Amino acid sequence: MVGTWINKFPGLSRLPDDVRSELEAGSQIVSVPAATQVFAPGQSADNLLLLLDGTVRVQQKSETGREVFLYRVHAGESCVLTTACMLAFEDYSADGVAETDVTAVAIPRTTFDNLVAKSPVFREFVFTAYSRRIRDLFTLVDDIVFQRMDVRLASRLLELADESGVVHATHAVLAKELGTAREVISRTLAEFHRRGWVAQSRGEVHLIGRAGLDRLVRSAGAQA
Amino acid sequence: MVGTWINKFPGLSRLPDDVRSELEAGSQIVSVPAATQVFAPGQSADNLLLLLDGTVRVQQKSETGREVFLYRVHAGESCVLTTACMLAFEDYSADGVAETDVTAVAIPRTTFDNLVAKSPVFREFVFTAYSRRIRDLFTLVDDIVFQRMDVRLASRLLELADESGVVHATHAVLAKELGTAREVISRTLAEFHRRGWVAQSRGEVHLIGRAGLDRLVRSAGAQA
DNA sequence: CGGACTTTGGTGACCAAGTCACCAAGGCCT
DNA sequence: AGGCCTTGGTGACTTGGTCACCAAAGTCCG
Repeated sequence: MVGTWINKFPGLSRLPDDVRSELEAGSQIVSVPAATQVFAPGQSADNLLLLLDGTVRVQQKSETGREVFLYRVHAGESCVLTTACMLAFEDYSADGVAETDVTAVAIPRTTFDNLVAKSPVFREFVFTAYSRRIRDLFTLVDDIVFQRMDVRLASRLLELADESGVVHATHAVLAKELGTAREVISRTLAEFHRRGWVAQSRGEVHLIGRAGLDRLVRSAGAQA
Repeated sequence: MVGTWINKFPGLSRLPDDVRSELEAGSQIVSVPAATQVFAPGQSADNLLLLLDGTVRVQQKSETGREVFLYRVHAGESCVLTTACMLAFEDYSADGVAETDVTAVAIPRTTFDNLVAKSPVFREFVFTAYSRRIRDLFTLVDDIVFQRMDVRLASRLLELADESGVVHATHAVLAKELGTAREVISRTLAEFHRRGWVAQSRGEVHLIGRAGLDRLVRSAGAQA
């Protein structure tokens, strides 16, 4: 059924009917396979993506050639920061890569601009998304500056684990996620292993003592 | 003359006359003394500030009680990230402090929302400002993760120096700027002194060998 | 003026994390 | 089986952050 995707976004449910139809008519559903570059620096973004399925990793390619992971966009969220550059007619400085097969709604610049002008509800949706992302960025900075690596790793492992408590990622990938070196991940995981919190096999980490990881994360968060 | 402030903002010069007058009528010029808290977490911002004079430091108070410097808003720029929270009716998670006496144009939420709806030029102005800030944040993350402290300090000293090459800041202040510890600043400055790049006196750093600092910064930036 | 207090800066010891230079084991391909 | 690439492990070293101090300079007041 056309347009049911709107219901995946609570912020959009209050859109009046005419705006809904305009949004549906002026956008289209796209699918991209895993590992596709969704947007890249030097290539001006011209669609706002609302993710229906899959995840997109957004990272900054630094001048020094290395990459920093910035944030991850999940189903039900939008790559909204690109819209700033979109409407400002500037290139985005970060790049986005589909981590899984992704389906998304692509809203082209004109439709987006139109809706922002016309609909207060849409504006609120957009600015709420902004607000979340910006907050995430602030938290990221905070984490990087003040949080110990073991805490950050523990917390990331808990986030990335699938239903059966397995994280499918090599040490190198985890290192990129956290903006650190592979060796640091190896050593920290070795320590976690020593404490009986994880078991390792090639390319995956099994969380066998979530309680320990949880405790580590909470003890650090509670220094408030 | 009323409204000449608009000319301080190139992005607004193309505003049609009716929007200009609405902007002038719906906003007001405010002055706040140095060290005033301009906005704070837990207190919803309800004005967009466009700085006419002075600077505002924006920082994140972390859960751990410490502060990270995020960015500085200069005359001719706007505290635009607060608007996201403003329009999303969420609290801002960072706080802003006037570093000097500040005069600014305060645009209340309703006027702002109105103009965003009505004027494409205003929208472009706002989103361009967003885009710059977001880029700055990305660069900040990148710097923190990959750049050496000596390079970051050198670059910050060059930025903060007044016309006669003096930086008025204590080691503790510089440490907060860069999210590091005072001791690290002391040691690094001692090293700079040893190399004949700076001279120190209580509360100030004199740049006496800018060339050296410049070289350090450029050599690191050029690792591309 | 002199003494107490505060702010600023300096230091050494120690720990956490990033870097460098390797090596070894596992998996993959032909 | 042999070669190659990916993944993970390790030790030595450097950088940066933390802790516990102390000393010098400035400030406030009696």
